[in-house]
Amino acid sequence: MKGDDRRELILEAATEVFGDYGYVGTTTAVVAKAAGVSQPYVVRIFGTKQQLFIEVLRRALDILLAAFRAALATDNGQPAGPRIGVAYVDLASQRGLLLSLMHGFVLGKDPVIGAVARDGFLCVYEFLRTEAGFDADEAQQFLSGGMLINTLVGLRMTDDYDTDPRVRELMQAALPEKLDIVLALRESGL
Amino acid sequence: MKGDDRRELILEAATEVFGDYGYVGTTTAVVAKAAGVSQPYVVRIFGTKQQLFIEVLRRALDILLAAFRAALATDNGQPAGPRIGVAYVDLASQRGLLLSLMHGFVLGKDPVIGAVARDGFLCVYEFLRTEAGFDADEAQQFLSGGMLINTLVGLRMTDDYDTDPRVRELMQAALPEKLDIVLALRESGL
DNA sequence: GTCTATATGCGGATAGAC
DNA sequence: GTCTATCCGCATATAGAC
Repeated sequence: MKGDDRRELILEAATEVFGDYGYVGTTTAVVAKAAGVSQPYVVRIFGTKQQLFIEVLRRALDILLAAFRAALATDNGQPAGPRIGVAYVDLASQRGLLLSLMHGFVLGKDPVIGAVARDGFLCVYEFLRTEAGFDADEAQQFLSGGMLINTLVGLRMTDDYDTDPRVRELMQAALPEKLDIVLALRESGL
Repeated sequence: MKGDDRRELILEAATEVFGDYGYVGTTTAVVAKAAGVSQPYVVRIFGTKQQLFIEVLRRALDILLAAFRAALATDNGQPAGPRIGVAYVDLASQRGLLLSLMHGFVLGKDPVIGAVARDGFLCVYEFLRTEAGFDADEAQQFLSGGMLINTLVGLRMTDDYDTDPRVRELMQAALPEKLDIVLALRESGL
């Protein structure tokens, strides 16, 4: 297999693992096993675990913004806000993607990772304000809802959807009209 | 010094350190140094690092709910929503408290920590719905705003408040009328 | 391009003294 | 109640073969 293909394969595997265990909690050995390669090879390609995580964050952001731009371009009858909102919830089907970002967001203290995470977050904000045409308050509300969704995904709240009425109520309020997608996650092994 | 005093001292120190470096990224040695005791002593008192983190989470939640109840009881002219909201932002002055919770929220995958974190989050939701009298949608909006604030704190966005106009705009939208408090954090060493 | 073998450092936990 | 000394396992990274 060519280098670039392996690289992308490892990035996908790493996104899942980092999402599950966080930056520090993830070992390059587990990433390697998930990608079907040897541990030293992961290090060989990305240099360090830190660099691998940074590339995971950058890739996640690229995918996120690409999905937003696609949703923005697809003009059905809906206004821009709901269209992008639905696109965001759709991304929850790649759990690791949102969770890896979230793990980055709580590491602002780290000089290297923190800088990347801040930059990524602000890129999204800038997209909302300029490309999507949100005003400051709309952007804030959109991001707020997004952070709640991320938190609920991080908490694995979907596990308790059936058994806990509070969970059901909260998720119905937090996920306007896209609940089914998130619930589908449970089926596919969460 | 008596055992219980030392215990609380260590919990305070641990709250700060866990907030900065997360659960896995925190070492008992750093907690010990921050509390001014020896590393084995920390383990001795709490049994394991995991148990220590769980007690940090529980304590953080207790403080959070106590602050909310106090704000609810203090009847100035304001309605309940803004009163509790201000109480929440006030808690940001204890950065580690909100951040430790946030680090717990992204570890839902962990069988032990995840269960504690879910339970804690739902306790807050239940408080909002029953004691504070929020309806489902109000509770969702309150929690959304809270998660955005936590994320901005985790990202250390306050560092860029002066230099980046996007940060200023976003924080002004996210922090209705309590911006000054959060900014005061920067002074005190963030 | 990909592996095996391994050096090295660090962190949680234990033993046991005072 | 609190410490010092230390064991043991694990994770990143390197060396080097194929």
